[in-house]
Amino acid sequence: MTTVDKALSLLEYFSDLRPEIGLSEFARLSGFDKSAALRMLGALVRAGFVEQDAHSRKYRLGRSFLRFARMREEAFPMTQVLRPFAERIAVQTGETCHIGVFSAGTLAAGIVVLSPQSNRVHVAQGLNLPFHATASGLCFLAFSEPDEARRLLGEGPLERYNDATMTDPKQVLSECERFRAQGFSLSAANFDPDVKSVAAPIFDAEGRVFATMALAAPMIRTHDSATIENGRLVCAAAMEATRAFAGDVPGWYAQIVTSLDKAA
Amino acid sequence: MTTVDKALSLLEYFSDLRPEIGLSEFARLSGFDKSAALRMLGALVRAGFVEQDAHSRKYRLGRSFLRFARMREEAFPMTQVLRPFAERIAVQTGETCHIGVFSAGTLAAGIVVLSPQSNRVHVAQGLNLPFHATASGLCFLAFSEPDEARRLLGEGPLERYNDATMTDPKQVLSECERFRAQGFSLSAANFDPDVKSVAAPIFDAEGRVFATMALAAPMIRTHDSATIENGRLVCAAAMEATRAFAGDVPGWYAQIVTSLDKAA
DNA sequence: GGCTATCGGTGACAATATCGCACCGTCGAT
DNA sequence: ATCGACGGTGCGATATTGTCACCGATAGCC
Repeated sequence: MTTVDKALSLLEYFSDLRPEIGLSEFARLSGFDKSAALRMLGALVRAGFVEQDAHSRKYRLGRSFLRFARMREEAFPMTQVLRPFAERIAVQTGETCHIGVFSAGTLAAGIVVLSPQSNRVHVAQGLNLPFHATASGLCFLAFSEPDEARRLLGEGPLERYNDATMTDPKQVLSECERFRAQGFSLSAANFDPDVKSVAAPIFDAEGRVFATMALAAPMIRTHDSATIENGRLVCAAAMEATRAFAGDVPGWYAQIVTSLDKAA
Repeated sequence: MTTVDKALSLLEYFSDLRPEIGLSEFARLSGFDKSAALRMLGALVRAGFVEQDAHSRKYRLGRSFLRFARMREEAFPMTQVLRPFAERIAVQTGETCHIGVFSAGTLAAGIVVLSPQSNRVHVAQGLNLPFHATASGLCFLAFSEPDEARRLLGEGPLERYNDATMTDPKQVLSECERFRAQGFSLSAANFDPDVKSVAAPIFDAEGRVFATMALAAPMIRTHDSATIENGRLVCAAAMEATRAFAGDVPGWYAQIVTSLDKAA
């Protein structure tokens, strides 16, 4: 772990729930010494990645992110390219569709298109999507390299959100095998009770999953047949999205999707 | 200069014109050794701040910026708060209004509202605004601490964009004194010929300039009286924007603006 | 007031990660 | 086939970092 890794890891302690962090708090959270944390924060401040409130002396995310995020989207319009596919699916099915984007070890809702219906599933932009308890997360694991999946899950036990949450990594991985064979993942009440979701992988230019397209519906109006149909739709849309993004759909995956289409 | 500073400085070599950079190119641009650059890039990759194209092996900005930019705006909705003020001025005057945001030593167009007219000044989102040759830049210098301004300008000679560009830092700083007393900056053809601009400062909670609101119009339809009027409008709007952003307008600046209003 | 705990931040030295160089295999142009 | 430039590796000298003691300020408490 280089110094740069450590410094950048400090940023991961920011979240919607904890938008400002003091020096000692950083030291406690990260386990680094205050003096080391201060030096790293100094560098982050100079680069505009964090800024310090002159009054409270706490640190918050800086303005540079806006600049770089814009440049990234300009050079690599990921969000712009993927969004229309999510929109289409949301309209077609009448349910909430979101795209989970993986970065630095976490999966978060990067694109969200809410259902037009009044009784709908709400997903907040930027919401963290736990690997073991959401259709998106399970899908990501299912289509990652097996050892990468194990690494992301860790030792366990995994955090429990309700009765249906799987907390044993082994169980999660075996479920994932099923999802991988099936082409999409399923999740019923693993994270949010009363919500049933399906998710399909979006691949990058090297044929690796980097995002997932998920459809989340109130359980009450999602019978098994609808779930299967939703799975098929999400697979097809995710595959199109991959191609629009100049991603590489692995041959074996394309086959699964076409066989799903035939069955329908 | 810590290692973290060096690593983060690598990111500054990305731009709209140079969205992908190879390892050797980084080494050349930054003056660091290839091996050092590689190590730093490794850390940046692990944190998701850059990603490497598996085919060309070049590096580009990573997905983490999207995540953090969203979090920053969520916790600190700067863009959302400031935009309406730019929109109002653009509609009122019929000219293009942009807000330059300072971060990590550079001023860039963070918010752009184009004029509704067909003959209008175009400002690209993210455009770099040189300190010595744009109304925004001059305004930023004028309202910064004098030694900060000197530091930002450097030794000179400054880059020349056309005949009207000031290339001597001393000349620039003396102009800035005038602007500081006047409440807003002026620029005619310093960057783009045929464009005349005015800009006013937006202050943060500590009373320091961190952004500028600028109005840019085709020179042909901007007579001196209109310029003065534009200056007055931009000052008023920038002051309102500062307050909406929970910024602190220095007393002496508020006085200047009110005396401008009386004169009108 | 005076006591205590915690805060943000500083300074210095031993420990360690970084710098810079030489070097490797690969690729594409000539 | 040769050359140069590329991305990347390994290693000793050296500069940066981790660690700890300490500072003044602030807030809560009695």
